[in-house]
Amino acid sequence: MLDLKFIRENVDLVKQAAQNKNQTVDIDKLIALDVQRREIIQKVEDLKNQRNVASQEIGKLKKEGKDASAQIAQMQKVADAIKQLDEELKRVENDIYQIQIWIPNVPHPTTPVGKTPNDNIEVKRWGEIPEVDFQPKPHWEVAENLGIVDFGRGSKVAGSFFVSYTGVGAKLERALINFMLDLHTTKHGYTEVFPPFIVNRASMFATGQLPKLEEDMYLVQVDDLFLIPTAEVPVTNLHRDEILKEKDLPVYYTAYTPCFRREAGSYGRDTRGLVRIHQFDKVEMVKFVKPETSYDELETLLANAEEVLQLLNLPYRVIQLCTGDLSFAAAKCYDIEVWAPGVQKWLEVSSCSNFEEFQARRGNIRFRREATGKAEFVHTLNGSGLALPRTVIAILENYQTDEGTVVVPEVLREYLKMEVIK
RNA sequence: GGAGAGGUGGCCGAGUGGCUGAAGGCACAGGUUUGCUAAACCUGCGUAGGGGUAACUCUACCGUGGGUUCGAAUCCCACCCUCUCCGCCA
Repeated sequence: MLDLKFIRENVDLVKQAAQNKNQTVDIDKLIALDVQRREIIQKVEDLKNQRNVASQEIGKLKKEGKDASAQIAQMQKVADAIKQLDEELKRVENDIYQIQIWIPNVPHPTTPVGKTPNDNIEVKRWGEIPEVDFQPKPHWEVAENLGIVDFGRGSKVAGSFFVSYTGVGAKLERALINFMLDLHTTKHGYTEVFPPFIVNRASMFATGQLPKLEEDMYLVQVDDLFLIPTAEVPVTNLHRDEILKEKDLPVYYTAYTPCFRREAGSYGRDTRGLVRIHQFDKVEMVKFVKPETSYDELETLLANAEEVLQLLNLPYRVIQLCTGDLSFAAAKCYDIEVWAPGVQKWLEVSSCSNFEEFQARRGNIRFRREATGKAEFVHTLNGSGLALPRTVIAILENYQTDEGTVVVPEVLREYLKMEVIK
């Protein structure tokens, strides 16, 4: 959420930002409402002042045993006027709020302006695409042949785009989770958390999934709770409505959670295999930092995520998203895409974003700066480290042999207790 | 799910209709004193919004939302959350 005062003072910037993010927002209407709002405030506060003064007098008169009925009658009228103006003010403020919550965050100046993913910029490439003398199979063939992912029974039990991992498949999932969590906790200094997988509306609003993405979320209607689409939601909300100590910053968390996404509107895309499924596992990293450090923190966050792929020795590239591809709440974002030779595609396995104070304002997450004694909003960041299914895809497709077996990446061998999946 | 208790500033905690934006304490900041550490004393210290070049001033905020009243932290209603006991249960 953007500050109303900031919007008022940066109308053109906010308009341009929304346009660059392909969002239509009526900023002019917001500004007009804000003028109206301030007019009402002046009127009603003046009346309230009159009321306060008179009320005090009435109290004094009554205490002295004198008659105050004339003043009371007078104040009844004022009270009515106040009530009307208060209602009007509430309406206007609500109208403002309804516009305000749909205004996206302003992209950072280093974010390239663009409309579609075609305008994203590749900033880095790492690793060698393995040269093999056979035709790499898509992962679903590799997986089904090895009996480690059960697509059919996933559908039977839950529905299409749900899968069940079996045997070594299940174990591989668990191995990857442990490998990633161990890396981030022991080497990168993150604290592991295991948060709720179901959250309330306030949490979904703070991180920016609501109101825009409600259609993409699983809602438990009886309790009006949502299944989390990413650990970002519960972990960022850990500190909602809190004032953190400056000396405790930066705070780094990492969490494994399943993620639930309805993927409404993406039917027909990625219909086979593990590329797009309704429930998937992910290890997430979340940071709460001081504003002046947040862009450096974004770079180390990215590096932490990249390291997972480097250790797995999987070829990847880093993409900087253009304004049009940037999410609602983000100011700057890097995607990491791993190469999948079976499907011949770069697959997004991580998204590392700086939200600046956008989420912090919505969630009221602050810290007290010692030099001034004032509470300020923190900057929040998060990045996947990594999303599991596409990592599994990359392993199956990059490490497959022409006999249909899959060599286990070196760093996973101690977790899986095997060198080849066959 | 049933019964009870409770939700007040960064934290603890007083406060049952007007003199309470809120005592007191802790924490924090500045100062005085002290050979250092410690202690003592004095002063300051909430957030948001409006108006004003400014000094300043006004308004709102005691879980959330309504209501009663000239006036609500305080009374009434609904909801949320926490704790205790009972029930149920991995």
